[in-house]
Amino acid sequence: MADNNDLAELLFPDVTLTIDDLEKKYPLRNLPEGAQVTRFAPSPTGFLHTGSLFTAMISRTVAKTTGGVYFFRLEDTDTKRTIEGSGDLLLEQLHQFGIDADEGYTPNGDVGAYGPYKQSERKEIYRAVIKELIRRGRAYPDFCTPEDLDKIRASQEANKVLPGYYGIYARDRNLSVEQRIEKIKAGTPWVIRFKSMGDHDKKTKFTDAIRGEIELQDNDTDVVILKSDGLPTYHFAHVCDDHFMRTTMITRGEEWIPSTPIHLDMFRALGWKAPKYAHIPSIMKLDHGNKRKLSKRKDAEAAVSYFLESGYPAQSLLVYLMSIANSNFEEWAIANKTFDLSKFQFKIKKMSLDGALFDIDKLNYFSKEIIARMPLEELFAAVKEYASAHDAEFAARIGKNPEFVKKILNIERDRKNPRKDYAKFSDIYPLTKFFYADLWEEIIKKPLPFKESIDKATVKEILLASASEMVFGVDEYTWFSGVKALGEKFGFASSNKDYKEHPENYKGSVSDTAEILRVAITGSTQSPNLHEILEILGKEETSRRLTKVAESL
RNA sequence: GGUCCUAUCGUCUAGCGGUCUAGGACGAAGCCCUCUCAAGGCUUAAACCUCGGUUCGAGUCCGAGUAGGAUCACCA
Repeated sequence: MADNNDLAELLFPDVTLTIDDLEKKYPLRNLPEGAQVTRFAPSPTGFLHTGSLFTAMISRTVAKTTGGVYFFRLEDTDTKRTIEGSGDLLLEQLHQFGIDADEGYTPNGDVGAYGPYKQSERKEIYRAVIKELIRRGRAYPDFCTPEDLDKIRASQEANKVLPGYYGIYARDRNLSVEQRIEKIKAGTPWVIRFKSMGDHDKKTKFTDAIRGEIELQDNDTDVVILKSDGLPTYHFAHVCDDHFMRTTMITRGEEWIPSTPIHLDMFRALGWKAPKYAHIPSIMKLDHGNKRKLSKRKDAEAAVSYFLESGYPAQSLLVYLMSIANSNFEEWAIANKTFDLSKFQFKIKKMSLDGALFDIDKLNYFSKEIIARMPLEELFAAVKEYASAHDAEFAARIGKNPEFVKKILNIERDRKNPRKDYAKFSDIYPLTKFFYADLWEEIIKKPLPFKESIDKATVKEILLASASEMVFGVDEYTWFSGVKALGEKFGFASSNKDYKEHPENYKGSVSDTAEILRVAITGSTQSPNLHEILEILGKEETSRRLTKVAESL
């Protein structure tokens, strides 16, 4: 009489590794009480998704705040969807956000003692565990073809019962060992399925680190654990890998909640202690009045690269995501006048339970705040890096005269409440083009927005007078006194108050005097502090601009 | 359809049976400041999904309904 041992040997004759060997090879981690081992385990199927970045950030933060370990594992078991090089790209994008792993897969080889960290290199481990499962009668070969499975499903649908491979619908579950051996010897293709002992009418409970107690129907389907290509399915790989990598907390998207009973079922069958689970809510987007998960295909902001290419500092996105993750973060950040995420005490229990709608306004708010408070040199370096990657024209200007650009970036920056003009690096160049002489020439080719109510002759006189009399190298107060005095000469009130009280006595107020200068210098009625702009431009260029505009009137 | 998750201002949320005529932040509106803008300061509008129950008392506990979301593969 053949038994399961014979079946296991027939299926995996070359496997000599045992679960015991693996337990010894991957010892329990020596970590302090409460330290969590977390991981980020993406499939190399494309770019880094914003939701993935969110999950990775939380995983890493949990490990860091508890004194644990955060590692990176590549789940490349779906050979059809795998995109070459995408694993390395994912790692690179994570790195740009400072989410670097303590151990795991890297393009230059694994780092850490619990590898391999790439699932396609872990076949021997999966096969060893499965061989043992077969011996114990908790896994079996299934010979159904896709067509067979379709038929089963169709009949289930016709009879209005739950679809799936379970109970009486699990066709090959109760084959005798002899029948199995016979089919294998005949060369019938097979997959390995887990033999569930679950009862659909019973419940399994588990405590989610975010949601608390969750009660679900017991798993009773015999899921595929080893595919016909010899690679494991997610369900099995998760159980195996996270056990031997000694993960203590599984941080993953909430879409995994319904399949958690499958995982728990397997942990039980293997006699392994199940890890904690923390199911992270998805980031949503409003689409025609309906909430839906941020979609990589439909939403630009679903790809993390979008933010980087738009010129958001990596920290801005991270800070925004953290504000969604822990609502007390914002309060903390304001109180501590810092957006240093590493100093924030993240609490996974404080995570909200439903998916947040992605809010670009809030991102912009944080980003303006962050850019405004960046030290000048840091800002300059970041802008330079951004421009060289995404804006060749701006990059050339930076290269040509870095000091000039620094001065522009520094306008109204050195103070308690710095200017907040820029939410992203790409906002900078368009708003500062007027500084460059050649671009200014382009700007003034279009009609300048001088106030209609002030006659051109007066405007011209003011510009000409300013061109020769404007003082440089003095403080703002002195400079502005000069502007007032000059305006007064041509009939403009030196204070808005005077003008408001007796508008009939004046052609306009200081505001108008200043606006005339501003329009000539910048081509716009709006700009940052004029005094600072003029100091950057210098006496010569200022006079040139004022004269040129005056002569064109 | 089955199962599960979720439900407070437009958005993110605080709230863990009386302190809630519901607080904050973003966004919006207004005012102030001011040479414009960006800021900054002040102010305003803006929410407990519905119905039952428990209780002296419910945004807070329970149930149902409703709505939104997730999931039911040899994908993860």
